Amino acid sequence: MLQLNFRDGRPIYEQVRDGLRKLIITGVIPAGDKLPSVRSLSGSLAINPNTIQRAYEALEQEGYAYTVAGKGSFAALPSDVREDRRRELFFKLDAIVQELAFLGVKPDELAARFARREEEEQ
Amino acid sequence: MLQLNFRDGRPIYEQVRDGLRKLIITGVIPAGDKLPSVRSLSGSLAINPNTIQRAYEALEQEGYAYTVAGKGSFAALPSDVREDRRRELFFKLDAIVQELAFLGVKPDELAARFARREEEEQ
DNA sequence: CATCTGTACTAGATGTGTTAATACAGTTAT
DNA sequence: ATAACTGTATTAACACATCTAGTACAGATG
Repeated sequence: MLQLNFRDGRPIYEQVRDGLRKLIITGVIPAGDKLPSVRSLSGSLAINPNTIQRAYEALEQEGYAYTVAGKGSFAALPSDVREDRRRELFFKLDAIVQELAFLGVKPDELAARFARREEEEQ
Repeated sequence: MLQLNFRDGRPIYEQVRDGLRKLIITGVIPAGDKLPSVRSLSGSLAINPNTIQRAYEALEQEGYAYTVAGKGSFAALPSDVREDRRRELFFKLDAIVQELAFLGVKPDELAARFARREEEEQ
């Protein structure tokens, strides 16, 4: 379900956070569904429960998950995602597009990239 | 010329690296121009020369700068940038677009964002 | 009641980032 | 040639984030 890379300097809790976020936005974990429990996920990934908890806290702060004490954590709806997250994404997007432009990538290529994405979603 | 943020957990050498890269891709530092020397930049930013050196090494590895021993470091041409960097950018771009799609952002909005960029460049 | 859930706290090991001081080799200008 | 600049390399030390480990508590569930 999730893949970790211990060599690559990125913190484990970030890898878990990003991995779960990706599972949510791709629909692998549908909105409202239960996320794996802290203990079960830490067991299957062979890491400390505290690290998972930290990833869940981050996801909750972003709005991608919500928690019910005693029941578990669940995937949230797109409308629950914090506005900060959208702004952050647009900010990063602009920086990337700007750099790609410097590298000679034409707007047509980018447009084609999104067109392809539209097809895949159908 | 460059702004550092000591609170925000990002390493200083990454901030210097990203800041210089941005100055290069925006044309503030034209291709071929000399970058500030390790010692002068470390002086004006009030940080250790080793930290600057680390940032320069990273930029050189990306292809955004090249070094002539005894002379200094210089901004490279877009064509010198490593292919790895392009792939990395496209990879990040796809992830961001995918997440924005999940958040309900229509392809039209993205297209409009690039159209705006085209206008600014003229 | 037993077992699951998330949460909180302390303590310690490890690695990264950063500073500091020093040194060496090549370039440039006087 | 001499002085002053350039990048590069090395070592030591410190601060801090990450991660692990162990333990504990409260709410939900069967």
